[in-house]
Amino acid sequence: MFIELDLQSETPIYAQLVDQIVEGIASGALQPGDPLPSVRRLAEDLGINLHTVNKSYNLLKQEGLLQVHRKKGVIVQPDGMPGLTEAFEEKLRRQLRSLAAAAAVRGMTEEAFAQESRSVYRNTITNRGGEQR
Amino acid sequence: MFIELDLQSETPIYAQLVDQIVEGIASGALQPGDPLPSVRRLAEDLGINLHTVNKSYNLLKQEGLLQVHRKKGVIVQPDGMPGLTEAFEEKLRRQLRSLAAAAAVRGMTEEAFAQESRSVYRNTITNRGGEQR
Amino acid sequence: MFIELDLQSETPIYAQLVDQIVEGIASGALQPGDPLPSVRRLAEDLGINLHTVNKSYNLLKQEGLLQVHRKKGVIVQPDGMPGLTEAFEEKLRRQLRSLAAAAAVRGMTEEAFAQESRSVYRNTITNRGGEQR
Amino acid sequence: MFIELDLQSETPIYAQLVDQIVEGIASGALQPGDPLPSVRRLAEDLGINLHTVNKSYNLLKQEGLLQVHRKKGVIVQPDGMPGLTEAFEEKLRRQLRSLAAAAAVRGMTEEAFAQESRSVYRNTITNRGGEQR
DNA sequence: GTGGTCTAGACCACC
DNA sequence: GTGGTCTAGACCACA
Repeated sequence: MFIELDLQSETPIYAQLVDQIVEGIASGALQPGDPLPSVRRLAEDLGINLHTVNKSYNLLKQEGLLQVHRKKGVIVQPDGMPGLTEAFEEKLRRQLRSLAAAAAVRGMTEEAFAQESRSVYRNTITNRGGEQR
Repeated sequence: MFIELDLQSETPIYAQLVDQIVEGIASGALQPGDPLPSVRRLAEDLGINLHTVNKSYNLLKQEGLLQVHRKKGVIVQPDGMPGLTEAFEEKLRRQLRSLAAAAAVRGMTEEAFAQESRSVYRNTITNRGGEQR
Repeated sequence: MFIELDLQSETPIYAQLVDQIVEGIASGALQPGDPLPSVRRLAEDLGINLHTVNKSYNLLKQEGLLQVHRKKGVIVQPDGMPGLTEAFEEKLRRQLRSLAAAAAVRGMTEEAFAQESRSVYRNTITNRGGEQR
Repeated sequence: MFIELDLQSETPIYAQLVDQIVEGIASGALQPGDPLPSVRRLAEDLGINLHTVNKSYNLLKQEGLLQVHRKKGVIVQPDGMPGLTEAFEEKLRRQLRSLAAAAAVRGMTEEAFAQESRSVYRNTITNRGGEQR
């Protein structure tokens, strides 16, 4: 599991962390039940504050992607992932709408946009376990 | 051209404004050369701060989607929209990656994701002519 | 709106704050749409850290009892309260079970327990607007 | 006597244990004088730490619900349960207040709340004899 | 050692 | 001025 943060980015660090962990789960690099580093450990490894890591973990916990287990520490949700709620789909659509509009204005066709989405999805989910070609 | 702001959204007002204008251009509701309300006017109509509208207009001007003339006021870029720069594509991919991962984790298939993208694009760009005239 | 914290209590400050605000809403002392003090202001008034207040506000926000409004600041949910979800009822039952068992063991009858619940409910919700008799 | 622990609950394990034992006594599954498993034994059965069980037993002993003998081991208080002290009633009221407010805010009526309390009490205390013998 | 809580003090984006 | 974010450093309950 590789985490890269851009401390200069305008997207907050905790959000980047959330994204990367979600991508890790999506790609299969993080399997259900897998333990995550302790907040302190990860914070130190990444050179950021433990509260920042904590915030990310908590967000993912309340989204149902992580569990805080009394004995095992923080682990990837083992009891089945959240599922496609209406709320999530709405949020997804809202964000896609913004991206689609920006792309369309710059001349990207519907076909190209759909293709790009597909390709990004595939790349994200494909390198399960760390294969890389 | 219809603008709706959600004052309790997490996305800043200026960004919502930018999005809505971009969507207006993408959908054709706003045609190249079309005038936009003056900063003052729009701010009053929407009940928001002058600075906020100004910020949105300036961002769109920087991106090449609007022109700001001292005399004609603000108009939609008449001299051709900006193209698909590498920078834009990179930004697009980065955001799509985050969405794709979140969708994948919740069980959305590649096909469904691509289809959703296509459908959102179509809905965004399709409302041509229905809005204003 | 009167808030009293017990800094020595074992229940965390942020939780006490949450409780008191909920009670304020239940009693009608806080009406939908009413503004709450800014995090800094309330923190100073209560002599606690602004992060602690922030945490309470955020919890209440994600429960749907508060809104963070871009212009009005933090306000009591004006668009209708959350409603009785199954999750809430389950949580309620779980906590009642624990209380009921402790009460029963100490000899409190079913009637007394139900009566106590009713009476506490009434006292909580009754002094709407601050009447007090 | 059946004990179920939720290792990813927010309530600490020792507190869950205390609750379950109290409920066992309330329901009659555990009768005055009945023996409880030794600390070591229960810890092993539940797969938790010795200290945790110990803490629970000690709390219950302090509250007067258990007796700990060097020879007989741990037994349910045979010499009469503690009564309804003012301190207990105060604690009960404080917790009920919090629950009542949360319920009221979500639209639960006084009647429904009292009824829920009564019903939970009854269910808790009613399962007499069905558990163990 | 773990997460949870709290404090103090700082910067920033937004309005 | 507001809330949001981040840091640093501390204590505690839990296991």
